[in-house]
Amino acid sequence: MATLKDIAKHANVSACTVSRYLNDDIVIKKETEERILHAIKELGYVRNVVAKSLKRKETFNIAVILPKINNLYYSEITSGISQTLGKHHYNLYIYEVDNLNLQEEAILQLMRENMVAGIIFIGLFSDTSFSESIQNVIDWNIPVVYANRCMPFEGFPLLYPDLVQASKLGTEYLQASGKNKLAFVHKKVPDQLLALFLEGYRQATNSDEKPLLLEISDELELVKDCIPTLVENSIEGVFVLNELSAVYLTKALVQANIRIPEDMAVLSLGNSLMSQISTPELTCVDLQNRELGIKSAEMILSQIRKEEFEPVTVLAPCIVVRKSA
Amino acid sequence: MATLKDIAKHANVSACTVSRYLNDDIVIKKETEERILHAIKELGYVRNVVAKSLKRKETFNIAVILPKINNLYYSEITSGISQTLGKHHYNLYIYEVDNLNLQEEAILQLMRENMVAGIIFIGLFSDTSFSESIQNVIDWNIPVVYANRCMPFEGFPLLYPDLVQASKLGTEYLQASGKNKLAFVHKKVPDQLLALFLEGYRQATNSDEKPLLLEISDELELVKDCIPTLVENSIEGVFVLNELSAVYLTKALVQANIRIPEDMAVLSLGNSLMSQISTPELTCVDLQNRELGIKSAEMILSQIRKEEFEPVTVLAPCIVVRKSA
DNA sequence: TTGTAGGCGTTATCAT
DNA sequence: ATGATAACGCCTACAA
Repeated sequence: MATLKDIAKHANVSACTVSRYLNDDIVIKKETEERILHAIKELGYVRNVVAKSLKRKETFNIAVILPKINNLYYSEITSGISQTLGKHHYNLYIYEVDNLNLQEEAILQLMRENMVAGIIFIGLFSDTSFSESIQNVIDWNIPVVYANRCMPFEGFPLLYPDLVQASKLGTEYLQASGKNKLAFVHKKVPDQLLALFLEGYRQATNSDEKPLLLEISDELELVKDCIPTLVENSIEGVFVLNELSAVYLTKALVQANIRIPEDMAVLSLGNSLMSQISTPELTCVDLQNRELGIKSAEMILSQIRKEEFEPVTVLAPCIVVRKSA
Repeated sequence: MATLKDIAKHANVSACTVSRYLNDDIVIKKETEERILHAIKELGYVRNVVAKSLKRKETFNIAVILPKINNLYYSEITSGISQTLGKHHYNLYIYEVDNLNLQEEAILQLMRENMVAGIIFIGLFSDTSFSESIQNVIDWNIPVVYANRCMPFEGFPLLYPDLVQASKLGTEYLQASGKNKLAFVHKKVPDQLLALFLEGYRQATNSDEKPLLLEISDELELVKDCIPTLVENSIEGVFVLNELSAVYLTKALVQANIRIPEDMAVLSLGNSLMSQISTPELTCVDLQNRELGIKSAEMILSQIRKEEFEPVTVLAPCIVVRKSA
């Protein structure tokens, strides 16, 4: 493999000139340029990014740490990240926590060993230890973005969808369709998060009454257990705070001969392919996952370049109307 | 950041000893070991993999090149790869071709620049230029695996599901359920690939008659256009050679008041979450995507270690029975 | 506009 | 069992 030095020798210039020509765009004598270009082609030179990274003490690798990649929710965000990083010639590492069998600490160690240029966390570390972990990363001067989490600002860059707004939009939409008795169906979720949805409901209804709150598991078989409760409470519209659960609930409702949306409207939170292929197709609040990914990557790049950036970015959700509400 | 040298100095040994202690497991004086360990802890040493890579002329990064990651088909394979790589302490790069706006050549250049330890191609380069590209990579001594493609062996490691067997299994299953008049519904696909499915059908039926072949687009709206043809030909069972199309066709059939599986059985090729959330849930031929990923990664690792390995691996599909057939 | 020389942090070779 | 030294390929003062 030809190196910079080989090129330099072949073109009768110093390695330094070649390096500068290739990296910075400096002025160079036309004739020198031609000799360099010719040498590069002739020797089939490919630059060595590893050597460059060592010298510069920085890589062009950004790590995305997420629970699992074979989940549309995460892979859509990841795709957004990939899109932005590609545009700026950064490489993308994926670390699947559920798959990796590593402790937080070990993963972060990996980041340092590999000198990643930045880390994007997606939907992770819900326990208290996590903000400590992130603080570590920051102390090591590794740019971080924490995406997909709704939480108070604790000193590190944050990026999440506006869940209050999502809840408000959803509630308003259901009510505008004449559905006034609402239930919020959700998986086990921190109270803090639930509070955001309730706040959105409050803003939409302008009253102190609350929607029926129903906690469910994500198993298809178990979802149907909540249908009697919905019926007994003469619920007219359900806002399911998880897309897969929405799909399952919809299936169960259809099976129970409950007409959607006439007897009961179903609104899903999240707009992946799942909502589209559900029967009936789900009306949903789109949390803008790809956009979230794009913005996350931009935020990391800003940090790397030491540009100014807004440390908390909140994404505005929007309604996508289909058939279920 | 403390370096090896710092550790060495602090422990009163040479850098070389520390390096050997950390990497190879050599015999070392108990006392020396303690001093090293102590220094590492005290200085908070983290090894620099980039420097190591430069010196060793090898990285621990494996690249996966695929069309897009936000697609369950690819992300399941990727997750399998991730699982295996993680176990062996390799990092995973993702390159989304659809997103990257780069030519084949530019992507491969990227691989060389970054000295990736291996490349896994998934479902790519269907044009003729591709095998040339792969030949390039091989010439550069980069281990390669080409996954998810059914093609003759051309000198590089290959890995794909047994589509003939898939077709045979599917056909047999449908026939065993009393469905004898079958249609194969597929998106635009190379003749060569279609031939495999026909061969599977032949093996299952032991006759020269062919199933009805119906080419469709993947748009929900257009899928229903093929229903009249199915009905006119009094088709009893449909084998859809693409999971998403199967979901859409199923939707359309339900909407057309055709009972599934009584009036028409639907069999899907592929077993992602999509088949599970379809209504009715789709019986399918599982192509073993995660397994494909796991095996791909193993194949790359074998190459890296210069172990013997089987250059062509064919995965056996299996039927997963649900409701649609 | 171009060149010289040193070093990024590690490992390999050869020596002790 | 441990050390000294020289690379790996590149970038960057500083010098010319």
